[in-house]
Amino acid sequence: MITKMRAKTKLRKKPDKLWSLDEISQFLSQQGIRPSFHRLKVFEYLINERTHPTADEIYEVLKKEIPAISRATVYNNLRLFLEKQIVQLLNVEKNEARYDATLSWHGHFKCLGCGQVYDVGIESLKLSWLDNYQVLEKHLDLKGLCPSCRERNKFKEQEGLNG
Amino acid sequence: MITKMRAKTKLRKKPDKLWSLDEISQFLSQQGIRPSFHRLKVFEYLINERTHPTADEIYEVLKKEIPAISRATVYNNLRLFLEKQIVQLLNVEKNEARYDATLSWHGHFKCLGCGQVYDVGIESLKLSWLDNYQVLEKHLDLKGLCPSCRERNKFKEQEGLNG
DNA sequence: GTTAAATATTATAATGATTACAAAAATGAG
DNA sequence: CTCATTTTTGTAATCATTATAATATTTAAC
Repeated sequence: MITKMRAKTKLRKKPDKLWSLDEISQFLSQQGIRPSFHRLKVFEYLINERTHPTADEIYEVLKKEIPAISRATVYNNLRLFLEKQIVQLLNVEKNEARYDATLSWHGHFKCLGCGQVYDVGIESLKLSWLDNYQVLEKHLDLKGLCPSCRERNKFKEQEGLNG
Repeated sequence: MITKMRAKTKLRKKPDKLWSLDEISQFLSQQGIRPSFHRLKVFEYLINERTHPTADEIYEVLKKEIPAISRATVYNNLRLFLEKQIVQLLNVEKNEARYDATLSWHGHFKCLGCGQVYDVGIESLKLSWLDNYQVLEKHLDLKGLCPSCRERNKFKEQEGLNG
């Protein structure tokens, strides 16, 4: 039963194959970005983990492997990736900039219980008027509770229904 | 021709009737919020102007009429309105919290030229999976150029197409 | 491979929006 | 009116991010 649900709900899907540093290096070069080591590692984290991390999460993780890395380096490189438009910035939550290396059109769901950000597929979206407007960015951001956090909070949820 | 286009594109629609302070006072009381004077004025600005202002924009405007008002008061009351869920917070842009007293489901378009935020009607939205997720907030945020800023930038736009 | 020029990284200071705090003012109940 | 509660004020503190200047690394030319 649970297994079935899990199969239906595609959470945090990791890519089928992880990118090697060589592939990332090639990719960055193609985009006119010099593939320095720290830069490669920041992009590697984004593209292979796909957890929509904050700058600080990336910093904390990379610091374990590269103790000399500086927080500013992470910020600098994320800013560069945004300028070169190979990653997008998520403002799901105020004061919590997150980064996503997947650029195809999809939405995001942030669980207010566990803090995770999930990708959401968008089948269709129809807006009532936008003629003559030039749309350069689209963001669909949802917030709420994921199934497991919802389960954990069931009591409160039922309380809410009554009171 | 232009008139026709304007008629079709409903920008920044002001409400048909403006709310009086009395009506706002009643409304806040209904919501369990004591209608202090500064509080009324902050809500009045949100509900009658509907420009999705930042806290600072509200502060700057109200200061003209109420020189003694404090920036903290504006922030305090906006926070209260959010807690009581009579306004929503917009994170269209990082480090630019905006407030909206319209709670019905609609999107937002921020013009990167003039900075204005327009309401966007949503006719339909279909997500590919969200069973068992409890959605508490939905935000659709667009960015780009509004028709007049687009016109002003036409040269650059055409340059972009060629280069 | 050396050297010079350009770029990247580092550590730290600065910024800016927002929040916290404590004192003063305003409001409401009795 | 008087006391208790709430609101407002002004300022200090916070926190994520950016700016800065010095150092290190990389690249290209020779």
